[in-house]
Amino acid sequence: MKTNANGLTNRQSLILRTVVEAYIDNGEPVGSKYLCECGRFSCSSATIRNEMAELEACGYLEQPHTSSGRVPTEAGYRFYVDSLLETYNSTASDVERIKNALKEKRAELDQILTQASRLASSLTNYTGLAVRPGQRAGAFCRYEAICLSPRSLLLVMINPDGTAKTRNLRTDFDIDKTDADALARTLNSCIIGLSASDITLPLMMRMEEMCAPSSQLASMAVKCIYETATERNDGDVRIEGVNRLLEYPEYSDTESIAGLLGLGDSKNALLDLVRDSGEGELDDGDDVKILIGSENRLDALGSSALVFKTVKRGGKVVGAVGVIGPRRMKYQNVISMVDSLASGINELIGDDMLLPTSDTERNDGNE
Amino acid sequence: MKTNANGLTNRQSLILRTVVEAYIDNGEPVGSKYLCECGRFSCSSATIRNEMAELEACGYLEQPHTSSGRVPTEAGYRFYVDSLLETYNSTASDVERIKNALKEKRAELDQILTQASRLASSLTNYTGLAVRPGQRAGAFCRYEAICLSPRSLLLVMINPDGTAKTRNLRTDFDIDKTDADALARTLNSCIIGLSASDITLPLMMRMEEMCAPSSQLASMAVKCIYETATERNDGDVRIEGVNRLLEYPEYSDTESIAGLLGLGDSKNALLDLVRDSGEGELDDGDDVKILIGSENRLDALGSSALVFKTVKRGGKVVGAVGVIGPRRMKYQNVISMVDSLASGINELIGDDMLLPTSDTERNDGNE
DNA sequence: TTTAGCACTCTTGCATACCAAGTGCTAATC
DNA sequence: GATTAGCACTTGGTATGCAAGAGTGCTAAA
Repeated sequence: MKTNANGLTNRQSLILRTVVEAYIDNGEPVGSKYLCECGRFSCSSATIRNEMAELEACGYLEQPHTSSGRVPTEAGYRFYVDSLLETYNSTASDVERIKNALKEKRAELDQILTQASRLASSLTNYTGLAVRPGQRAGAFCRYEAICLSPRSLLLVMINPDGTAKTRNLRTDFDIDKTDADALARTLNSCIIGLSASDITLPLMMRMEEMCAPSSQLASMAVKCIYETATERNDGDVRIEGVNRLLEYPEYSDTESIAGLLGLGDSKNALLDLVRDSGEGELDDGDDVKILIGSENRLDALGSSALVFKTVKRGGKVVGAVGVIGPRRMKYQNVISMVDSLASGINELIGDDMLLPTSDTERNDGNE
Repeated sequence: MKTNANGLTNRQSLILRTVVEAYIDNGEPVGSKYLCECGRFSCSSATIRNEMAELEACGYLEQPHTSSGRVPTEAGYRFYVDSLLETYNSTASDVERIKNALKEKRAELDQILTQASRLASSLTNYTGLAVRPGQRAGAFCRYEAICLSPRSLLLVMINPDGTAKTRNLRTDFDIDKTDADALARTLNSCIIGLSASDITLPLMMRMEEMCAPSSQLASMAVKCIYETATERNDGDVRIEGVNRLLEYPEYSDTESIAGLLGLGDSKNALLDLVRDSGEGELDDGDDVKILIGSENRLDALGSSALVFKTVKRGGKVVGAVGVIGPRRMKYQNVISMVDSLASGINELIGDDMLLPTSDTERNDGNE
């Protein structure tokens, strides 16, 4: 028996593939009879039974109970997916189509990710996932202050990527445009690039001095900036279309659903997951990542598969989009869809929203 | 038999209340024997059976099947809730506690609502709901333009309530602070208070002229403003903690869950629901609203109850928070919690985030 | 008007039997 | 040596029958 590089004969590989695909399609354990009659093999069911017993010994297949058909194990899916990865390619037309769908709602990254998550879900009929890792506190690169009324002021905090956050400051005393401008100048000259712990009392005092006569404004603004920066630090996870999974029998019990719904609460674990798998690979992380069953550390996803790809801006990972579904997922479609989606987002945010200032220094090594 | 205003004898009312409360607690049909032994009645089970038959005839109770205990009908819950509403009162300490919980994440209304939804869910162990109706397109009251780099510009669009949206404009040509200032001046003088259909070609031309030499900027900005304004128009619905409902047997089938999860998609229906019930009541809408089962028009909520209260800012409805749960909901707790929560939000956004301009004229009649 | 008692209905749980699907194994065949 | 046909075996799912339990409605008596 001549075996291939992976230790299986050609026929065994073909049987495994066929089992995986049949199970993906029908969701029911596939037996030797079915395989024998599907036309791909020119041997009897007995032979196939022998081969399947072999595949089970290798850990690629298993039976839910004695005397039912076989079902792929995690390793079985992994084998299937790995052999698939070499051949998939997302067509340019897909990318174009997805990009157009995204473009209608072109806006901030937050909204793009939400859209992407929805899109991923509706295109695949599984659950869509979008992740934005937290940003470092105090990462704003510029501030502006706009005087709205004698006693309120809009603070604009601009991120290096060109997006911005705004917050409303209300004062007990009257202020005017001069005060606002002074505040902006002070902030821009004093606390750019500083984290909260870098802000010392002497610095605060100097800033208040620069903002005089409305010196109180400076401390209010700094507090506000600190709050905003740390609050952003959480990162963000969008999960859309969990209800689509209810169609699949593997999610017919409430527990699995509860797990998925609770996923939003375990933000950090998901963020870690994306981050880790992005860095740990040998390649530079530009591929679609696939985690099947217990390959991820999240209990809630123990019986699911996760297909995702990171989104980059200027060479830095700024998020990820993907799909959560049953382990018997239509990997072929999903992989190319996720790839296209990530590419579409990359084009969108890369082309249209990146500030030239950081664009020119694409590979700054400040990590 | 002397009946009360509602057509029931005192004993019947008491039986109904007891049935509702017992069913809320246990989730199982309650029979005459249970009632007889609970200590509230000094008559035999046979008498209670007669009374319950009467209550069933009135439409307040029903039996899942012959020979099981009784279960409240929608009308039964309604009776219970209405008799409850006269007596509930949210304690000041509740409001304080909730306000503190919200304050940690004080930010924009969007975030407050998300937080409120989570809070509602965790405090009641049901599903939390927060709704923000859409804002009129073109409702921005002021614009600012900040030049970020020679070829990109941050457009700040300020709402009447003091919140702001920002968008990044990327140009093909170089711009500087002068251009940005000119753009802001132009926008502020030309399109404040205009809807998209009010913007005519002559107006556009005049604006481009005012922005010269970078006249192209004006049309880019207007398009961007239009997109942003209409996109906000959607309103927003946050549903948090659906997984908590999985604990309750009435949501053990996947269909009911699917309905709830799909609720996010039928945004508009929910928004209408909140709007309509806010206006249609006799009182001025300051009460907690309760919709039980088919009292709302959403199929997905047909077997659920919805308890919510609108959130106002300057006399105008800007959102609503509430709770979705099984019809046998702990109304007493939920009602006072929702009331406290809405009050807490009202205080937060009323006190801290309203622009003085509209704050001073709190009761301006522009609705 | 209330109560005691009884017959009736319906659900639930349990044990049994049975069928269909699919396997593993052995012996015969290419 | 690889393949095949045939048969015994295992298992889940479904239908059936039976007994227990819970609760009601009704009637007759207090």
